Amino acid sequence: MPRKAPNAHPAVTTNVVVFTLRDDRLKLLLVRRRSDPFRGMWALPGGFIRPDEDLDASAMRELEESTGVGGVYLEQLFTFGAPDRDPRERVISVAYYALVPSEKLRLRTASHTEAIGWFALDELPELAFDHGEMVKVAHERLSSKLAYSTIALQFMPEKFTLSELQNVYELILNEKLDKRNFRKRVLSMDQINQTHEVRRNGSHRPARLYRVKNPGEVQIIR
Amino acid sequence: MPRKAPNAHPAVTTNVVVFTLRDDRLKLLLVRRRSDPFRGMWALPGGFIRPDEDLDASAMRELEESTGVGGVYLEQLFTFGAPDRDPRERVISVAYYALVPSEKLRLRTASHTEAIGWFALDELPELAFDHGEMVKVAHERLSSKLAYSTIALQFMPEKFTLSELQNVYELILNEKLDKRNFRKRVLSMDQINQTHEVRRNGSHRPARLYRVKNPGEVQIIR
DNA sequence: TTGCAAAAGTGTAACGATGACACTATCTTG
DNA sequence: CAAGATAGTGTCATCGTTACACTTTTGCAA
Repeated sequence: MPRKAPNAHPAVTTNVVVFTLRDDRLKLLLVRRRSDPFRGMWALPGGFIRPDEDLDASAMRELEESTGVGGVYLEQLFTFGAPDRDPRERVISVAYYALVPSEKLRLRTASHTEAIGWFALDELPELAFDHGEMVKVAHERLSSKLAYSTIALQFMPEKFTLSELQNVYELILNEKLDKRNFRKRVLSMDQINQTHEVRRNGSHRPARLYRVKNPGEVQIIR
Repeated sequence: MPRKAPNAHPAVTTNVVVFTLRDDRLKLLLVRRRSDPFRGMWALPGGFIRPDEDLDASAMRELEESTGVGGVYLEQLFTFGAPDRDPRERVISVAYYALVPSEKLRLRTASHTEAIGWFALDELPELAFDHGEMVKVAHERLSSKLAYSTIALQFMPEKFTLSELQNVYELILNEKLDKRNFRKRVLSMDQINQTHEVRRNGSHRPARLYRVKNPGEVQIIR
């Protein structure tokens, strides 16, 4: 373990708040700490940046190591650097947040180790370090970006119904939206295309499927 | 000078994009580098964080050391960490931006050393490192915050006219605004008070003076 | 003293965006 | 074929935004 020298460089880590939608809940990924400090507590995935690794690359690597998922939306959030946020030594942490479509997950997650889990945002355990603060900032950023960008589309699978998309908005904002107004709004963004397919899903009228026009791109609107 | 060891911690610095308004221009503070790399080039003020110093405190200290001004608006902007952004060693830089009312400056600035200067945003020299990118991001953030916060008030002296305030918006956004609509808008924010004083300023009608209701606070509006 | 220049200050109408609101269509199942 | 369940659709009122022009007050010079 590194010692704390008077003028040593601080350690630098990245942490990632990984959001996904599962079981009709907005959830995020936590890992259980195997060592002190905070041994046994839940924390955000993360770790030291490597010598020749960009910050974004470091966050993406942490994400892939914990979820097995790559190529998803990732954005720098805020850098946390209170001198005592890690009791061992000075650690500066660059926090990111990521949005993962639930379909991408089914494969791995909780497979290579049990010390990992998905938690509903409103039922989080107490988190190690200042990770609770990171989660709060991430959720605020995500909520406010819904209003002026197409970021919600990052959660969608290749084909989806408008009801499913509305559900995504409702879960993140934690409020019900008007169906007609919602449809007007997302269609006027001009970022999704109707397909010719429908989805049959129970004993009722089938729903039209849509597709994202520019997957991977988040447009600023308004 | 520190050597680059394979798994050493990176250096961490803060840099500050210091904005002010002078001579009817949006300007920012640059310092001339005294040593390599980029010796002789202009750069943003900044330096290493100290072992027991919060990130905000470090940025504020850099700001005070370069301008002699304290207690102004300061906000974390973005963290830059490309592996090769400093040719000597790995350096992670947490960028901030600050807004300084021009009146606060008159005292110092360019007094304790000549290697410092105010440059109009649209006439910047080429900057060292990736500081040009930091400036770009800072200006974008500032411009967009004008639309949904009271941040512009941070530039104002204790008493000011509405025309002066409008001028601040116009300089930052780099476009002319409608006088009547502008006044309706800033008055509806309910963040400035009319005083009983006026300012006489040439051979024309004197202007009413206003005062910020909550100096030091930036409100999110809309 | 008067009138000219120069900035301060003021209101209204058109337009577009947003929000509230209810019924019909289509499918499955019993 | 009736009942239940979700998909899908349009209009009107309200509010905020934008465009737009003239009067007021002062200092200065003729």
